[in-house]
Amino acid sequence: MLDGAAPKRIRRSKAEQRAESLEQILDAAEYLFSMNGFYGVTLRDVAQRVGIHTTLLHYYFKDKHDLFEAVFKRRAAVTCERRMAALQSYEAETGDRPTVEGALHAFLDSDFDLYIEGGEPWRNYAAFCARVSHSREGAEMMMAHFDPVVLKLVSILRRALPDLSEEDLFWGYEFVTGALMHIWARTGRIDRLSGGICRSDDIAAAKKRLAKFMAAGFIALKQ
Amino acid sequence: MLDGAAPKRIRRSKAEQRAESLEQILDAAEYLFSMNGFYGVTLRDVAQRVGIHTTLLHYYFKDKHDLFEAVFKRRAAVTCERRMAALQSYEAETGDRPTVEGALHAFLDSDFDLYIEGGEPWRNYAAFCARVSHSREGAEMMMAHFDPVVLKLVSILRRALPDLSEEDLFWGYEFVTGALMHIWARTGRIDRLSGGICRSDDIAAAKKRLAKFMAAGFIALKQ
DNA sequence: ATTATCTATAGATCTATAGATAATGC
DNA sequence: ATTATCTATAGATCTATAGATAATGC
Repeated sequence: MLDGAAPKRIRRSKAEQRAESLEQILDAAEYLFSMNGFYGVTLRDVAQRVGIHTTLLHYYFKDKHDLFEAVFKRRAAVTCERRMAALQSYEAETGDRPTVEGALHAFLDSDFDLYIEGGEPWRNYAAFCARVSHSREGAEMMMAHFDPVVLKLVSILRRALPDLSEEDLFWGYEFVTGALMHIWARTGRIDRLSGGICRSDDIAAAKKRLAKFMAAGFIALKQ
Repeated sequence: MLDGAAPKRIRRSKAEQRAESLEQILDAAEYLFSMNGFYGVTLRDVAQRVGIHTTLLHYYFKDKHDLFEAVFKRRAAVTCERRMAALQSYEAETGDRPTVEGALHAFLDSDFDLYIEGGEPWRNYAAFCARVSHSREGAEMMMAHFDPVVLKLVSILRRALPDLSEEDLFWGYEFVTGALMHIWARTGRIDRLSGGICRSDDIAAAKKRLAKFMAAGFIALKQ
């Protein structure tokens, strides 16, 4: 090396080092948990993916569950706030005259955009949520964090469809989340079924259709 | 005991004994896998639930994966045949004039009825399928077994909606399965969200709404 | 001095196999 | 005689902890 001043290892502050290690660990855990679930991932798997020793995970996290929760929480607040903001600004715009499709767009598109623009990590997070949404542990976590936003959506839908029964309203939302989680999971099923015409990875294609599709469903329940 | 002829232990033929043990094992594994997934269940868990020794599982099954697959396969053929029969008889009835809602009813209701009438075991199987549908191992298994029936449904939908693009058709089906898997998972989320108005266990309530809801969605994509 | 990372290791648990025992089958 | 079930155990792996070493912080 001619440039004698350049150190082989960049000197980082401890805070930077800590932050970087934490992020690498969470990224690795997020990816692995999204693929294999809580029990399908060992701490060794995570450590190996990062290139550190397993014991370092215990330095940063109390135990495996603590790591799992940290993966969930890291991005949960971000998506919740984005969604809530989108719903509130939609409410402010439309006042007493919201539409079903408009409300669903506000709810869904802020998230879709995040996963389209946010790259791999955010898509892994989506898959992580989809994976754990069908498990007891995961369902609990998601309910605790996402319920306020969902109830906000439901309240707007209620105003858009004053004649719809409460049962229809909640079942309709159940269908929406189901479809959404399935999209997030990106199982590759649609690729094979459609013979390559559609791709699980094509989140834009899902975004283009979901709100319209579901809005019509809600309206049909009224009849 | 006055009835001296009654043996304390009922004498069973080996074939009966084998069949009974197998069924008990599969029931237990089905339930546990549906709750915690492949990696979240140990062979010891299964054995304890049945009240046998772990090693007996190796007598009946090659290994853990073999047991997992056996759980899936035991009921897969039954649901596939029922669904296929329902779709074929719907096709025979309606000929060239199928409707979206009619096709969806044929596809969905035969299954819903099975889960309503079949009791615990069948509902556990539904939850098992939902749970594994978001995992790689599970998605593979399900594709291999269920694709023919799904493609049959798609072919009827195609005739009901000749103007709909292939992309819309497959994405619409993706939304249907997503919602269906979510219902099967019975996470208890809708109970909490709705404050008890709706129940995850109320499959009849889902049956009542799903086909109508989804049919309207497909039709809306056309516009 | 404090914080980040690694070494060594305990204790538990998990899958799987080999071989013994207890039932049914003729 | 054959099949179902249990006992004993090997070998691997997993989570978690204690304590050593190597960096950064003043």
